[in-house]
Amino acid sequence: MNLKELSAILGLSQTTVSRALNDYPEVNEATRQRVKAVARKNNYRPNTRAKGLATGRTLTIGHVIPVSTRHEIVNPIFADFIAGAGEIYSRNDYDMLLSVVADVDEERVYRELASRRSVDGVIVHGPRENDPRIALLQEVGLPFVVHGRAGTGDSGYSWVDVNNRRAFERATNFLLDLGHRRVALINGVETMHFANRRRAGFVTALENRGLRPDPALMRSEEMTEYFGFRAAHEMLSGPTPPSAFLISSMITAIGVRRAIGDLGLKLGRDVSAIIHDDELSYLRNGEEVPIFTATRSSVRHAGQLCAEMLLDIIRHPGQPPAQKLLEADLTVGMSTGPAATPD
Amino acid sequence: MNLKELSAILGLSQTTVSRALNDYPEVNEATRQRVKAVARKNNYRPNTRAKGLATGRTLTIGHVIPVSTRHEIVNPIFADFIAGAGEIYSRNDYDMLLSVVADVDEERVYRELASRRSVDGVIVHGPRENDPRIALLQEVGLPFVVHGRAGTGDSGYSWVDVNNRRAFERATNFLLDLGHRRVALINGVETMHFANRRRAGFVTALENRGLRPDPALMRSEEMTEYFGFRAAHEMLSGPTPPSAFLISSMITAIGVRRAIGDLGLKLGRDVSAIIHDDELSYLRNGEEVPIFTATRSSVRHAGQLCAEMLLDIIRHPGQPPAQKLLEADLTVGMSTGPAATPD
DNA sequence: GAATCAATCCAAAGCGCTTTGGGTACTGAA
DNA sequence: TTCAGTACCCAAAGCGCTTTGGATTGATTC
Repeated sequence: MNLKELSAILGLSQTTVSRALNDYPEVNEATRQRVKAVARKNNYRPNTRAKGLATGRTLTIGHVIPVSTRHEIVNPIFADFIAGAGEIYSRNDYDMLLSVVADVDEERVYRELASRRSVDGVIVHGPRENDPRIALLQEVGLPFVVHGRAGTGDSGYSWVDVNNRRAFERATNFLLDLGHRRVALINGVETMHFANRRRAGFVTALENRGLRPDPALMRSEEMTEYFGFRAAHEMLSGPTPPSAFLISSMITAIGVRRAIGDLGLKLGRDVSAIIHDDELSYLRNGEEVPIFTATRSSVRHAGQLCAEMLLDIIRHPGQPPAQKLLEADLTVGMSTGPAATPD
Repeated sequence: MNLKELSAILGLSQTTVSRALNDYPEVNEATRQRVKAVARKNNYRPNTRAKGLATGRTLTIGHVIPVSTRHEIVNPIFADFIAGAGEIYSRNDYDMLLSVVADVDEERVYRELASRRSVDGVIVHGPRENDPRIALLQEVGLPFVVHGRAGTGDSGYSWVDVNNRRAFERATNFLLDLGHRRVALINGVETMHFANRRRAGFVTALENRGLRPDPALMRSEEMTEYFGFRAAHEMLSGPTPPSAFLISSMITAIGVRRAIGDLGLKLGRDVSAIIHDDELSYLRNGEEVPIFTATRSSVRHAGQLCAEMLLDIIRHPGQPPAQKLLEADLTVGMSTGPAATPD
């Protein structure tokens, strides 16, 4: 069922039918109702591609999901982010085009999205330090919003980010206030800008108390469960183990907890831990009382904000870039307690 | 840069340029090379929508991701499945269109995908018992592959599934062989067909040994960490606790392990557990030695298989439906041991 | 030398929609 | 009665591509 057939049924021109369906004023209200009724009855829906060709807009947003080539890992926060963004898209009759791409191919894919005109805009995931994708997108003139920041020229493009630096500074201070002096940082890969900022917050807090960050207590890798396990196990088995951990993700923290348990220690008593909690839907941080003390910021909500911002940019071009910095809550759970041997 | 401009530059007709780029035989090899070189230099790429309109194919596959309305949960296996499928798509120059949709709206979305002709085919996720989507897709004539099965008329459509029944029967037998008699099942929602089959395998194994499944030891809910924690905590605190668990997912198992730890018990010694491991990239089941004894089947691989099957169906229509039943490995890890008090 | 054929290329139609630039009929005012 | 104005509708162009149905050329065959 296409427009031609539908207008034949109605005995009207394609023009009128199209205008009736798209709520243009130059069509009689009675005929509009009739058109809509018949369209519904015949289950008519305009062909996406034809509409896109004619209007120049695709009503589609692109997401490029990088998959680490070295470790073949899909970022676990991605599902919830997508869920948040997808909600906004369907509410606004937009579609989402997903490209799962080896991180080395990313640039090519962005270029293709632009030159093939298959999307009206894109969300940039996982920005790295000085991420080249930003200049690239500006060059090709494709509207975009970055989930996170790249660390330079951040006022020149639109983004939604968590105040990672402050969150980790506060979390570190919280541990220091409990008397912990040997605090370990189990961080994400620090070519990612967010991980960089988290470390900066951690280091700042230590230095403000006159403590020197110990390189042996700082690890940075892809945030898997096993990384958390291995890092914590090694540190805790070392000569001067940490009494507290600052951990960049819930998944990694699960590995840390496993290591603590395997060594016969108890989380929250023998060892403290604060995590960053993205509020993943399938990995809630407990129910009544949080399992982990955490800096908390919903990645799903971030997805919604990114999508809304991008749609706004697409609908009102020529505006200055928008930015949104979210503050993370610091919620106290059962994974922290006073240091065993205060100075 | 579009075809018209490109052919103007080349001094050729659009026909010839189009044919040169699409490797049609009726164009001189020398001109083909020249066309391709100039196209590359000018960064030309055909407009997706125009191409789709002209050919009638979209080179796009739809995925409809249901989000549970009641619990707002995104299935955690989805990211890895998508990664597997996406790999195949990009290798074949296909795009992936994602709709994140409240489960109650699913039918509408499938209908729209079909009538708006925005995809060449779809993957059906999370089939429920007698899932109505299958009849719907057959009715509207949209090619599809189901990840899983619906439990009836399974020979009438294409699917890729794990032999869940056998996997859970084998896992149960493994526990029974170790002397366990009170085995608990912590399952996914049993309106999902896969969960149903897993329970069937579990029950069959028990009954073959003359044991009666105890309803108090069978739980079925959305597979979150907290569900695992709560279920295990309650069962283990009860009057006749289980000595072993059969757990439908890694995430839930993490909750079970937390409950076991909180109760001062040790996994693999005091309590045994076998999980089903989807080999999620960010939640590997250990490295050298598996953390959990597990029935194992890569969901990422399933994603690849579904995508390949669907592309094949699209390219060779009229074939009988294809099916692929994957057998899960049973790998022994550190979470199982003999029952403490054999009969 | 004429006819046949393969190799190359092209003009134009068509995919299904939106939108431009009128047309027609009816109204009320002059 | 005429004219401008409005409300409503339509034919046709155009979005950027593929594909049909030739046209042209040069080589080959008889």
